[in-house]
Amino acid sequence: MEFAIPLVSPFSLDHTLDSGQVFRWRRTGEWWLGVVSGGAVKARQGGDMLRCVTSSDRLDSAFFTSYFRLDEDLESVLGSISKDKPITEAVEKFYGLRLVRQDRWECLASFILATNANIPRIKKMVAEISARFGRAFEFEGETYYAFPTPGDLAEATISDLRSGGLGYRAPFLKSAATAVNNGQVDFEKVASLPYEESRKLLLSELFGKKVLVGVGPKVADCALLYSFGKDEAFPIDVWMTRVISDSYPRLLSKPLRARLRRDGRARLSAKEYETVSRSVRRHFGRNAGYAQQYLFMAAREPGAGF
DNA sequence: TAGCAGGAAAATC
DNA sequence: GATTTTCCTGCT
Repeated sequence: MEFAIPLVSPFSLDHTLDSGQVFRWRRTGEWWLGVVSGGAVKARQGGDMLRCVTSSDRLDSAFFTSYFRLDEDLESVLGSISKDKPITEAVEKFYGLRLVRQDRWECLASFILATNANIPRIKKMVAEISARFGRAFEFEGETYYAFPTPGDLAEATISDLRSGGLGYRAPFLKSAATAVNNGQVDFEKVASLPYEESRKLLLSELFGKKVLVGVGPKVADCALLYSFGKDEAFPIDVWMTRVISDSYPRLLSKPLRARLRRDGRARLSAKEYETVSRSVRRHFGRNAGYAQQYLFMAAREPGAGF
């Protein structure tokens, strides 16, 4: 179907789809082409309208209003995080960038694959498992593949997944798919809890044994921010570690600050991650996740100095 | 070409 | 309990 959504609150389709949150969108000329919720969509922004052509009546205006969170007041969110110069500059530069409300399983699975990989590589892995294990469908004469369901991947063998270029991530993905498929992981329950507890649940810290192998602090924060609506989640990868070290050294303990200065590629231990996370969330407040996304964009800008 | 980039788990101190 | 090593592949 074809429709246009009037944009009443600031929005930048380019910044939003280019910010490393989503892995199934690509730019083709003036259009962005995406596979979302088992269907395909072509989208382009013109002035204050978002034009869409989709493969299914299910992917309608209401769907994308929710997907891009267009009914939320971005200006007030950005006002709430603009506490200092670095974030204010990032917000000006990437104005209109929004957090996307993704499918929970696709998001969790994608970020399990994202460990030790950059964005092009993550996109490649996600495309590969979709083509191999996802449902095929046609749109405008081309074949597309839905993201595989937990059931699809629970049935796949680890060696099939490995040969899709996933490497050591293959068993993690299969075990997560199995756990979700079995109902061992209750997404509704995760969504209903406040941030701190929802995180503990994903990390299996509320029970004895680890359910989601391959899901550590960073992956959990990505899933919570991008698909569970936990806007205070603040995923910290190596890029964010560099931004914090560079622009927010006072949020770090003295020894950690010194270590990060010595080694620009140092990684945080689990304990340090928790400490830094608390510190940045206290600084940016309930919309810290938006701050993270804007600072991530700024860090990845050519010329950011990293 | 060898070396680098990049989170979580396992191994080891 | 904290630090180090291993797990992979694409890119340069």
